[in-house]
Amino acid sequence: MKEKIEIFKQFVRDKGLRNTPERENIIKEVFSTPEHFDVDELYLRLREKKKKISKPAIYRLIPLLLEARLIQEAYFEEGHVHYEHMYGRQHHCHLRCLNCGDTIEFTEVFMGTLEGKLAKKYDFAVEGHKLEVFGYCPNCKTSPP
Amino acid sequence: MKEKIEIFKQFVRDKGLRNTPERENIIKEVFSTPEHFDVDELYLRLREKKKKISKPAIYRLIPLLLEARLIQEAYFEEGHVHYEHMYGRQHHCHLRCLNCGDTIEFTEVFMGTLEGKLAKKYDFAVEGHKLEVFGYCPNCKTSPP
DNA sequence: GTATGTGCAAATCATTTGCATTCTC
DNA sequence: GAGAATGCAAATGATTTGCACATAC
Repeated sequence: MKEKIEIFKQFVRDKGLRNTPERENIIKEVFSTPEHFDVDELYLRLREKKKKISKPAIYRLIPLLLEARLIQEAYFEEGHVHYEHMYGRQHHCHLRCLNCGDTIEFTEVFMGTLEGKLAKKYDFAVEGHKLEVFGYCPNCKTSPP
Repeated sequence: MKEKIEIFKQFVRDKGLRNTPERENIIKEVFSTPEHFDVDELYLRLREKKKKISKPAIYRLIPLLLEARLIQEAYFEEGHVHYEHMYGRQHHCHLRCLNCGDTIEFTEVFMGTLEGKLAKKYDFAVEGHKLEVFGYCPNCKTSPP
C-alpha cells in the first residue's frame, strides 16, 4: 500500500505536480480492495469512511493514475467506465458474462506476440492492448435472459 | 446496399417490429461509406442530404443494428461510442494511434482459438470479443505529442 | 510566493424518456 | 385498428469547467 503511494508521489514529483491528502486518500481507497470500481462507487466508499472528497477531485486524479499505470480501464458499461487497479499484477484481460456481468480475469501470453507482429507489420510503436471477451457464464448459459 | 436493407427488413419482421423510411434512410447512410461513425456524425450526414431524422430515431435504431450484426462497436472515445458497419466483412479488430487517432483494421485468426480455449477453461458460451491495440503510428512515433 | 489542487455550483454533452401524433402491417 | 415508430422537448446522468479559496513545495 505504502508502496503504491510512493510510486504515485514520485510520479507526481517528476511531473512537477503536487501531492495532497485528498489524492492519498483516494489512492488508498482504490487499492483497498481488488474489486473493479467506477467514479461514483469510489466516491461513496470514501464518504462511508468519512473522507469528504469531491467527485471532481476523483475525476481529476484518474488521468494521472492511468498515466502512472496504477490503474487501467476495465470495461465500459451502463454509460460509464469501470476501472481496476494493478497491484503489482500483470496487465490482464476480461471475460464477461453478458447476462449477469460476472467477470473473470485472464492473461494470455499470445497477446505479446500479437503486439510484436502488428508492430512489425504496420510499423507501429505498440503501447498496449485491451481485450474483452464476452459470452454467457456457466449459470446464465443454461437459463437465458 | 439493397442486400443490407433486406437483411434488416427480414430481421425486423422476424421480431414483429416495423420498417420505416427513416430506418431505411439511416441504414443507407450507414452503409454509404466504409468510415466509422458516431451518432452525431450520422445525424449531420443525414441532415446534409436533407433527410430530416431525429437523433432519438438513430439512438433507437442502433441496438437493433447491433443485434442484427449489421454494425459493431468500434471504440469508445471522446465520451461516446464509435460504430462501424460490417458490409459482408468478417469481424475485425483495430490498431489505433494514440496521437492522431488513425485506425488500422486487422483480423487475427488466433482469436478464434483463444475463444475456444476460454470457453473450455471457464465453461463459458463465448459470443465474441473486442480487441483494441494501441500505440503510435509511423508518423507520430517519431514526433511525439 | 506561486502555481496547483480543492470544493462547489453551474455548464456541457451524450443518451434516454414522456407524450401526442403518424405510420406500418 | 392496434401496436410501433417518430419528433420534439424535457429529463437524466456522467463528466467538465469556472472560480474563489486553501495549500504543497
